[in-house]
Amino acid sequence: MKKFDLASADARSQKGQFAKRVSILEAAADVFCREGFSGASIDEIAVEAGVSRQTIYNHYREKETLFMAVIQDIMDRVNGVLFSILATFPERADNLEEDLAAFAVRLNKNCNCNQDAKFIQKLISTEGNRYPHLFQFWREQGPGKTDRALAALFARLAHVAPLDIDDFDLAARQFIALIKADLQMGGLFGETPSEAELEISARKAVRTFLRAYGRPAA
Amino acid sequence: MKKFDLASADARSQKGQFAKRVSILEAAADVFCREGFSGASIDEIAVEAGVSRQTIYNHYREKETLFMAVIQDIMDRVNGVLFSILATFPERADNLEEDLAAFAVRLNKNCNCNQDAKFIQKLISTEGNRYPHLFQFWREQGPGKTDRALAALFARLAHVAPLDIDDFDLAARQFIALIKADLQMGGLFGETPSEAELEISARKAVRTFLRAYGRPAA
DNA sequence: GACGATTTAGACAATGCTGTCTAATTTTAC
DNA sequence: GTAAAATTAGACAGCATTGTCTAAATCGTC
Repeated sequence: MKKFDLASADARSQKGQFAKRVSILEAAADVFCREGFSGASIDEIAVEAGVSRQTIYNHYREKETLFMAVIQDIMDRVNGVLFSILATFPERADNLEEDLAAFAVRLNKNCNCNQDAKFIQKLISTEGNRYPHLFQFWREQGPGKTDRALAALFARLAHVAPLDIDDFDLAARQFIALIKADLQMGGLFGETPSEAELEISARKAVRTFLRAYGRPAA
Repeated sequence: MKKFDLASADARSQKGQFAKRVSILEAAADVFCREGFSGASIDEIAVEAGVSRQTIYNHYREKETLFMAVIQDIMDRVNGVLFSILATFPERADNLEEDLAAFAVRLNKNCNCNQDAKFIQKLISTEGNRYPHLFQFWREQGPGKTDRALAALFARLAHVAPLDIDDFDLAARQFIALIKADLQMGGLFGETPSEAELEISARKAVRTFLRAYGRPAA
């Protein structure tokens, strides 16, 4: 309801075909995510985008083309955000626990509670088998890259901080697993945790992580 | 292809309507999981079950009834297995690391790599929004109960083992998160890890868990 | 071997969706 | 203001699906 009003307002108020492409992509993401590929109807997307059905067929030749465009679009955005977050990984050891917890909050907020991230996760899990190459692409660009990049960051951090890590890849995977521990269940559907919950959860995760990998040294 | 042969062989060889009900439920789970609710066609299910379409309509009045029956059926099985696994949680401290790792392997194998478990997870994520009460039910009976039960088991274990746990619920959630750390990605679609991979992964998880929560004592 | 219940194959109407087409209308650019 | 490009509403064929119905075939049981 609300989404529809906003989207159609967008399409009508803004000018040019670019605005319509955006509006269509947003509406399509919404409907595909809600109904799955086969459940989503072009008409529904058209209404939600505030656009005529023919316009959709003009921009994206067929349903499958539109679907691919949606995935590509969301994936690009998610990846952009992801790497901007990774760039904020702590480099000093002064406030290790606090810095790591803040980093964990950023990661969770932007890569798990994010609308885009939830979309991509659901779409991958729903339609991943139908489009193996798409799935493969996401896998390499998303979790694959994150884990490796995070491992490298931990390796760098270990030079200046009292960390006793022998397998950095493992530590990175476990770090991610720990900070997602509390959000796993709620994340499967709509629930979005509050800022406070995110912080508490991150702090607990980091505390456990440091108990496992931190050296008592100073 | 293979599934079809097996299922129809079942339906034809075995006797009575009970066998057909089972055959239909299995085929329906398969197709619903592969295609989603709207993508799945009754005809496809009928063929895969080796049964006529009318028979399905005789047993389950309509598509939605069948869908509910599938969920209910799988959920019952998964829950049964789950609690039988929980009953094997270690009670002694002799071989803590090995026992916990073996327990983790059992849990992962039966509750994550399991066909049923994968089905239920995908179906919940795909159709959870369409059937909120179903989703709620799964949430309470599944992860909700597991976490609490596991917390109680850790509490009991802490009496006899050198464990320094102050929040048992948290420890339980983190234990589960850690033992799933390596399987997260592959689990989203078809990949099933080998026995050896499961063991290595579990061992690493338990090792980290004990580094965080184990006392050097004993 | 026969009777009652179940199952089957197939036809069937109703519905909804995709993707195309057209003719009218609006927007954009100059 | 005008001409070209984009958008719209609507009709349309083709197709798949759901759920019903019927008459024949098969099965379980006595």
